[in-house]
Amino acid sequence: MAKNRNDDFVTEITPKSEDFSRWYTDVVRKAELADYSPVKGCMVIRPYGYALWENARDLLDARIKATGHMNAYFPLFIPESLLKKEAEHVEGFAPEVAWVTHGGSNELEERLAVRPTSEAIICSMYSKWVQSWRDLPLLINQWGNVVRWEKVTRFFLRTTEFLWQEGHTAHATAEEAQEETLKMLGVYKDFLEEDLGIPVITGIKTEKEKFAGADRTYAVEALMSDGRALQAGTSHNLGQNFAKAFDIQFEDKNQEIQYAWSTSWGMTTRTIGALVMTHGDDNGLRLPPRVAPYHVVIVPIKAGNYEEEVLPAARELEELLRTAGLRVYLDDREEYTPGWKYNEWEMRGVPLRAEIGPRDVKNKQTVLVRRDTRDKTFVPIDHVPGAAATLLDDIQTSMLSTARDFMETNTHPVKDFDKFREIMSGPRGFLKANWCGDRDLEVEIQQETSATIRCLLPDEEPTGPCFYSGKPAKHVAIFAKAY
RNA sequence: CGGGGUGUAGCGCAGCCUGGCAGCGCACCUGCUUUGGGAGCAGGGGGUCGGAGGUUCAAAUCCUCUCACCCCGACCA
Repeated sequence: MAKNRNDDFVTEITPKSEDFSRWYTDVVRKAELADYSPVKGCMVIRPYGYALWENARDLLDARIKATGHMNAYFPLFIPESLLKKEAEHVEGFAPEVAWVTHGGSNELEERLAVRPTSEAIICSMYSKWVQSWRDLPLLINQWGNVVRWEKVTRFFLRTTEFLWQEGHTAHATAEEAQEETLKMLGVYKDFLEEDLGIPVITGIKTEKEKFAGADRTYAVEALMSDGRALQAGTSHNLGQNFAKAFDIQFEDKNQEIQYAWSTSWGMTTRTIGALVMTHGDDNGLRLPPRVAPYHVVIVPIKAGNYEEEVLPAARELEELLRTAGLRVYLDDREEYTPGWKYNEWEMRGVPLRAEIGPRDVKNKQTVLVRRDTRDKTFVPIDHVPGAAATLLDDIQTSMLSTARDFMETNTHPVKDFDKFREIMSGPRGFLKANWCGDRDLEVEIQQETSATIRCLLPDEEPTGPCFYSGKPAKHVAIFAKAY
């Protein structure tokens, strides 16, 4: 009977297997992460979704600061002349830039771009701030919003305006810039895996896929549960391209004038989408404890001496958990039954639920239920903070390992194109193959299978010929259909 | 930007073909009984049918234009 009722509930969210896109949209809306807005292509991030973003943001911010960076804030608007200084850069972004042409009713002498990214305005400032080798490295990060006029949008994954952080650094040597680029790639990997429970592959982008204006682009690529890849963060070594375009010069220790070497790296609200698609199931969200808006939701059972005993005990439990440093929500709404609340909070992904009713009050215990496995444990009240912390740690690590198992079983070594096509038209996933490096063939494969090279693995040597051309392979590549 | 689809109550939809009282489920409000896996009964409120124009005695329904959103491509984080 209970099972049937639960099945009824599930019909509110389209099952993942039936229609993944719809499942995703249903979860985002039902869990109140975001809603459509009156502005085309722009979404409203609702409080629950924003709390999730804030937690993720704070954890990443701490990692960025721990590696020596400071936050700053640069303007939203970029004069057209500045944006045009780096040729490849402007060409890459031109199709999706929003322009401000009027101030009030007066037409502006020079159009202002609403930043699609801030290299231009930040580098123009760096040229003022950098004079000497002593001014380097310059390690600055910015949290903000950017606008890219996208034709097709989807909650979190692609919206016209999105939130992100963008780091911009300048260095005295190519080696330092490269070290920085890889260091931040590592920061992203650690953040995604340890804090969000999203396992990733790191690698370098091909010429075709790299950032407009970069020498080299590195990326962290995650595998969503529908077998499509999602780029969850990028780190660019910009070489001296922007330094030359924006005149960032300094006098080195040998009294010679040099152009600086710069990097930029970014991570966006898109990671929230990755979180949903990596961990969610047919009952809704599953949130890793480190970023969950609530670690524990307490559901008091209205029965027996509810007002006199159960509710006060629930409040004490709330206080106990809060004092232990956990994010707690006591759901004492009287208009919903316990069963309704169980389903509601499971749908919203709260990692741990504490049930407390007359029986528990009598036995001085509570029932802790995990969202990920639905396992129940009876825990004496005094032991609850410790037990909850242990369970939350376990949920965090087991979510990562479940996701990692999925990624590994869906990473397919491929030796020939027939196999490649077969997997791409079936379960998809990451396809790992020897690659000759020919850009035209990369386009050809994309046209035929819609798979692109997500990244090349710099640490792996190809052990045979290119799977597609049969020519000698230069790289090991990861192919996938990307978001 | 190309192909396909959908706009009717907060959400999900029926009604449209064949023009004639704007409906259903959930949600919401009031009351009572309930509450350990989405409670029951009774009563109630909420709509310029995406928008504009046209045909008609009469338009959610037919015609024209338009806007928005969704899905699949191409492009991107």
